Amino acid sequence: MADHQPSEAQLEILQILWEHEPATVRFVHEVLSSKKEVGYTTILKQMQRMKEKGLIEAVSQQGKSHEFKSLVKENKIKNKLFTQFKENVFKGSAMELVMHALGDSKPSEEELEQLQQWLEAKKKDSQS
Amino acid sequence: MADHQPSEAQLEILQILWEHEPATVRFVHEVLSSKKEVGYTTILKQMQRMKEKGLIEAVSQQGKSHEFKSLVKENKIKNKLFTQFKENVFKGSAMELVMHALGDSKPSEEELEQLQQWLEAKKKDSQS
DNA sequence: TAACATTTACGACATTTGTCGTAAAAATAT
DNA sequence: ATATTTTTACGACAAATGTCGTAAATGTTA
Repeated sequence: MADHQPSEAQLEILQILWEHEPATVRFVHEVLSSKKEVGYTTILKQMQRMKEKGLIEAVSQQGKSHEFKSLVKENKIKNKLFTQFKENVFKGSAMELVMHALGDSKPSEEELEQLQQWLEAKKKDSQS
Repeated sequence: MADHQPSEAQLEILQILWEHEPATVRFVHEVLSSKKEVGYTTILKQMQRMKEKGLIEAVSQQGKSHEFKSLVKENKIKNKLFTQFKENVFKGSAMELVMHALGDSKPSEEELEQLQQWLEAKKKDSQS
């Protein structure tokens, strides 16, 4: 199946697709251009490679430029990347990573609440 | 300064150095060999590249094989990698990442406690 | 339909990476 | 002092990446 992974540049493109699907090369290029200088054909090429990898698919209609949509689930990809990162950098310890993450985060009330709730749930869990 | 970053294979080597510094190529190779098949010269080459990048330094002594020690702080590197990962994959949202991480972690009592404490502190913070 | 514009397909190129092989240099053992 | 073993230095290679340029294909417009 999706045995291929997106490179960094490809992930950027995927993120755009996940939000506005399907999208043309032009659209993706425009979005990215607002963040950094990058040629149109660079994006095009990248998207062609993504197609080869099976990350995205072209949904063409006659007389129109190709539109692409992702073939991989945002969650799935992020999970995979997350797991790998956790392994590579934190020797597999999610908690170590979490503590690291919390270090420089500025959580909102809402997020704190969310965390609190998660914690409560976990505590109950471990008691039973 | 340390404008170079370790690749994945290089990070593996760094992790070993961070735990047993200084270490010879042979030592590093032995440690890694227990995890996967990899040639001695592969590690050697990698470590030479790391030296070029300024990630490690050779501390040689006459009549002995080179010993290497890292020139970069574990925390600094991890922070950098973490920040990048956060940007690339979670659009900069540490909390999103945290919630993701918590999703598949099995925290110990101790860790839960640690988290709880962090939370308390934060709550107090946001009240003032 | 002819000219212009946009899209697409390809190829190219420099870097980085992971991986070795080989040979030279150095250290050790006999 | 030699033969043997280890270490080190280099070079090589394929694959992946980020980046474009150019040209061919397709569409659009006057």
